[in-house]
Amino acid sequence: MTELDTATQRPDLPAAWTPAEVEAELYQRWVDRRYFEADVKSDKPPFTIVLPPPNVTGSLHMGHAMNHSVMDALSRRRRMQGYEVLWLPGMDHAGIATQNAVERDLAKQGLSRQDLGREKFVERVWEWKEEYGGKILDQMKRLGDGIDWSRERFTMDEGLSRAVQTIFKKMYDDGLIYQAERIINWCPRCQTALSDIEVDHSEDEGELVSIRYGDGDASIVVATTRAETMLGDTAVAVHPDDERYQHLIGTEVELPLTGRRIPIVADAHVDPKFGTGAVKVTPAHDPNDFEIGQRHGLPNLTIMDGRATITANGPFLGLDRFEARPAIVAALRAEGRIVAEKRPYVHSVGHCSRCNTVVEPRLSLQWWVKVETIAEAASAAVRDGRTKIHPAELNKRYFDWTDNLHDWCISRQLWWGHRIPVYYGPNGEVVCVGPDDEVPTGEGWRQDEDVLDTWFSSGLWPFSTLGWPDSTEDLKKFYPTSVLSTGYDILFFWVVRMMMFGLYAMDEVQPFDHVFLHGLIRDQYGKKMSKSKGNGIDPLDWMERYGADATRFTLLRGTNPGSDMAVAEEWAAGSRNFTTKLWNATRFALANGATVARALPAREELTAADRWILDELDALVSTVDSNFEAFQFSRACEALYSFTWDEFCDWYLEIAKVQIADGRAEATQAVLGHVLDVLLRLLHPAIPFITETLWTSLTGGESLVVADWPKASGAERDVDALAEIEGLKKLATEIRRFRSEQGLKPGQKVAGKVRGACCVGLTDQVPSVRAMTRLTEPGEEFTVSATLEVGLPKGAVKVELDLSGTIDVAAERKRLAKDLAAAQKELEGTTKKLGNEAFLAKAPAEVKAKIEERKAVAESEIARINERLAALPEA
RNA sequence: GGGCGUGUAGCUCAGCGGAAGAGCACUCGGUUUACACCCGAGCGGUCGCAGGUUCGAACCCUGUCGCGCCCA
Repeated sequence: MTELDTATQRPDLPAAWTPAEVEAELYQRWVDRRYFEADVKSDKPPFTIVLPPPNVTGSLHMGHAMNHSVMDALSRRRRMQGYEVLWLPGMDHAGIATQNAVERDLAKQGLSRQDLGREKFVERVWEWKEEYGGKILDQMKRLGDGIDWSRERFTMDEGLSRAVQTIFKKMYDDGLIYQAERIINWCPRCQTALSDIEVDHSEDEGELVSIRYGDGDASIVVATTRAETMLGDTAVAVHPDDERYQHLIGTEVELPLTGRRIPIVADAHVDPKFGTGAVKVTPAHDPNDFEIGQRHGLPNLTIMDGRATITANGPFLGLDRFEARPAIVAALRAEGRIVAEKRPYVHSVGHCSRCNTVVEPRLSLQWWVKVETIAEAASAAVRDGRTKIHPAELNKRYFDWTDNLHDWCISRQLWWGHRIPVYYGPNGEVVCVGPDDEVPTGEGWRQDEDVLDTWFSSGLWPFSTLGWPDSTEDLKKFYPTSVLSTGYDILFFWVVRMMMFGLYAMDEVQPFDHVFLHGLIRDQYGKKMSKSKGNGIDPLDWMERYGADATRFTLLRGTNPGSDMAVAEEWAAGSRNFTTKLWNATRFALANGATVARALPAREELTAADRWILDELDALVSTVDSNFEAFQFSRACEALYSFTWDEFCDWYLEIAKVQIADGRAEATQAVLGHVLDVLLRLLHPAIPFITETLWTSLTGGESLVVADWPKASGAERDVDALAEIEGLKKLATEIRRFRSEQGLKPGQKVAGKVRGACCVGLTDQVPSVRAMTRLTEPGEEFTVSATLEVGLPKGAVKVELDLSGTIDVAAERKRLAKDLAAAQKELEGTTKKLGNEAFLAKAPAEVKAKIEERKAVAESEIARINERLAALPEA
């Protein structure tokens, strides 16, 4: 240890890596040094990621942890490559979710939002946000996110509110935002309209009731799962070609319980094969019926209010929809009008995605975004490659959406959100107000009561956060953003909206160049993680016990475009083991003088092992780099893992021990230092904390965060060195196998001779092989009691051992028999192939040569093994 | 009903035309001068099934069964 190069090395690494104790400190140091703050004045090329803003009510779950690991790895690599990296953080005000959370709080005090009134309630939400909101931001720091905290935004902050108002006004003026009375999804609990994507469908048990309208020849039977809506029927519809009902089309029937007479209309959209082929038409309470009503000029009769209480005059007035349903069925039954009842009847029912209440289709006046043109633009940007989706297989789903998008209902009957900037005057005036316009005041003027869908403001995120509508330096430098990373489950919720708004607001410049869509996290049996199943794993728990690095590595290791990943405790433990391995290996190398202070010796001065590990490293750089470029994080991590553990630790470090002891210390220490230097750089985007600690210790450098990303040399690999090390591996493994099967303890030293290494070019590797297999120099009294032969491409190496006694003949026979069987199988396969004339005629020459070589090797192996078997004494 | 994807070792997955792989689990042996969060050795698969294309198929095609997701 006297050779330590104290100039660069700081041998102060503790014996064990204790992530939970040191990661926070490392993170703070990065933040203090302002590494993550983007410089808008920089000449470097920009690399921008906007963080998908988590809900202000949210906390970090595995899905976030995965997505953040991806974004952090991407941006750390780009930073090392010399880009000016901006990763911009922020949060979403999450309209319904946040309002519900605060309302729940109020309810505990026996209060409702109406008790407070609008202004006070909104104040209360802001207070709530200050106190409880944004927990997730601290959790992101824990994970190591290299994010620019100086640019944090909130969808309701002043600048973003200005962006919302600006685009609303622009779209209103362009005729892309309008008001219309239509059937919308209504949540009777949240008391608001919902867009299609805020409705979750599930297969629920309900009832299917068939009701006879009218009597005798003029009667017609309709079936419904929502009998209570019959109070609002204004027609019965049949298919125009339906033979059964030709005589009824154009006539009227009496609607039971009401005495109203309603027409029977013919409409091509009725499916004659479903049920009786006749449907009741309730235009005010069903989207399809609404359209039928429009086509036939039927009246829209509303029979329920916003709380889903019956408002139709009569015996059911004031009943809740679920009370009214059985009551109405009972009343119909009493009149003998129920023809059939199926119960339970399983059918698809929509639920509010926020509170799970059954959604009620409701006719109401709402604000809409006309999507046709902007959806076309969103589609075009992907079709012409301005934005690339990874994996490309999801393009089709994207197009399915952009090509079939319905107009988007953007008004919500909530208090928490961006209020619609439209004012109504006393004489029927309607004025849309931009951010710099004067708000009309005076007698009789009032603002629209509704707020905008949360996705309206988050759809502006890629440019509103950079200062739009102002033409800011940030916007010029960092738009369009480079990558949007998110789960494929919100491709449509959010990505499509950002595309539409971004292209519209930014003169057809796409909001992002690449969209990376990762999969969902599942449990170890491939089941979706969910609260109800109780199979969720808290990433904070992993970070506490295994470290942020191990958590990140686990998630990145399973992340490929579009594919889900299963995780379990064992995976995280395995990643922790990996970090421990890296820690111990680096400490060991440092203790043996690994250094970057000396230049790498010229290639011809290096051993085959040195050249081999440097070639492997070079290949690793290429592999990691290209996989990062293609968002193939799993492959990049696998390559890093197997290089670190299987090649560097298991083989090169063992060889290095021998080289250092044999007087090649200087060169070996330089190689060790170089390999670790490059390896730690490559690992840094995935596991920033431990690599930072090890690398600064190894190199004395300032920080890996701002270190250079390695480049592959592109040099051809040294095939001779590779062959030598492969020979070394085979030789060592075969000797170990022999020892193991002979029952020798792993640590037991055995005198032995290695013969014939020179003939196969392995002379230089013999000392390492001897050390790895615990062979000692033969002494005076060396007697060969066991011999094994290791078949190598260029010939066999013979190893003679003095086991101080007889060998286990049975075990040896078994070992040889196994090898023989394998060789025979190989001979059989290759012989058959080479006997096939079609193969000989059509297969390429290099394939044939390969098979011929394999056959030759198999033949010599068989001969060799048979000889050995014959030479063994009888059992 | 339409679309997409997927079935490979006990589990989770990689490989996607020329010798069946990894991690975990399992078995055996280990106080090896980095590491038991470790080391060494080993066990384990007719690559869902049936046809076809090909000199050659886990890989391409067709059909079939199972599972998952998205949209109706």
